[in-house]
Amino acid sequence: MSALSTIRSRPEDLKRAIALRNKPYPDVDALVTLDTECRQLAGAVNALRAKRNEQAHKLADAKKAGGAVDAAVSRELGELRDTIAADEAKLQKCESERDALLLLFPQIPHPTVPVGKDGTENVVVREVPSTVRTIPEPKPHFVLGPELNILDTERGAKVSGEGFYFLVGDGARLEMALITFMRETHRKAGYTELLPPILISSASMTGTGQLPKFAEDSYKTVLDDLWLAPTAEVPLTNLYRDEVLLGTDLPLKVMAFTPCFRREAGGHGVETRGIARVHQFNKVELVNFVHPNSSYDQLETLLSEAEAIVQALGLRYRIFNLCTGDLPDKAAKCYDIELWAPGAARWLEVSSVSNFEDYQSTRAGIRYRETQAAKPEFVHTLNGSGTALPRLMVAVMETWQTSPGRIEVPPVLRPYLGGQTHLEPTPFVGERELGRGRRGWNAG
RNA sequence: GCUGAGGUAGCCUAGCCCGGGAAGGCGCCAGCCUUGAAAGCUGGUGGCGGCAACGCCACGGGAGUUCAAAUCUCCCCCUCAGCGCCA
Repeated sequence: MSALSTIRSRPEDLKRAIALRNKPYPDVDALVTLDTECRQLAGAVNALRAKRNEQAHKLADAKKAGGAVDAAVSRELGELRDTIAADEAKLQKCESERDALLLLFPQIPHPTVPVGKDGTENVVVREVPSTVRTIPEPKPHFVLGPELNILDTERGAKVSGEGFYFLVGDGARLEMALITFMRETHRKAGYTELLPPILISSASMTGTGQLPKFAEDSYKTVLDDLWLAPTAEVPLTNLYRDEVLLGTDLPLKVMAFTPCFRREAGGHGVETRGIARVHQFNKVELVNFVHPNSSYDQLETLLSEAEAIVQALGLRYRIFNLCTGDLPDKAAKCYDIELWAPGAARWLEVSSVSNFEDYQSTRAGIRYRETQAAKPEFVHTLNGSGTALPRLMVAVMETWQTSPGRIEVPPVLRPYLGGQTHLEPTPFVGERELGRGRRGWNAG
């Protein structure tokens, strides 16, 4: 949603933005017409209510002076009430239609966003090579992981279904090390760490733009109006929903490590092999509440904060400036960071760094006041993955195969793994493994 | 889950029993005063519409009664306390 005032004052800008996005959206003129209608209705209702109030006050004054209530006036006011009620119903219908329509409109892309029809026209900002000497033919994680028994997708599918997995032994420890490494890095960059709720109300899901459009992408609980957070962006951004922040609070930087849940309906095939696309994953998320004047400077800072992670791990990566045709509705500008997975020979999106401007703050009512006497203004919200774990794990496992069948621990992570230099295999457990020529270390 | 007490502007509070233009304080802003500041005094400090004067809306949300609802009735949400259950 762009703010209603933008649509009123600059409908042409919105039209142009929509055209650039190369996707179908509701008609801007229809919205403007609807809005005009609402305002006319509001004016009419307003006048009627003024008349009613004036009469009712006279009646109240008369009664206070000791007189009786005039039956004729009373009846007249009763009729007026019914007229007003009918008009109010029309107004309410008009406004709810307008507001529902408004929620469907995308944010206006920033001038520095390249124009393009779809993802193929995203612009590479930079590509950075790996600093790791990987063996000639590294195995993909979905081969190496099960071989070392640090990743178990079969039992994940048994327990929860397709798209769920277990990390085992040093696999789990590597992920926890990455998480702690990222949390510490971001903390040093000035982030306040939060452990947020991950069951989310519909109001909060609407506030960040997950609803109404992406309801089918999220999991919802059966007995309560609660959704499983698809990203920590939702609780983090809603932290200050319906609040007025102080000008001196900004920029406000918060982060959280949480599991994320996505239905990923319809996403099957080669790309889902392994853990590159799953229903539940962990992520460290960064959210910034920023003064509108500095949100684009802050976007670059945020990008560098996410980039610092992949850089420290020596991974090959590239950064895209998403073109208008690929830009998410809620974003005015968005960078994607992709990691190279040498085993699977694929690029994997591991972080999305966006400036939403006031898209979320208008929906969620997050404002700030420059001074106590000033009017509250909407903040700009930014977020960035810092970063998503499964794809980071994939890139680390595949890149750090410095000897055949072995995974080295990146030096920056060793403090979090007791100084360990390589991941150790986990013993196999159970009779099912015997048939595959595998057996646990304790067997026989 | 049960019982009770609550939810009023950025914050704190009065009004509710007994229906009739939401009072006051704090904080903040401006003006006056002052060499400057503080204190003091005056005014302003929720949203929408309007150039304006002004009008309307807003007392957790929704419905109802009534000429008229912060106030009465019903439903729902949330907070706190006690009890119950529970990792």
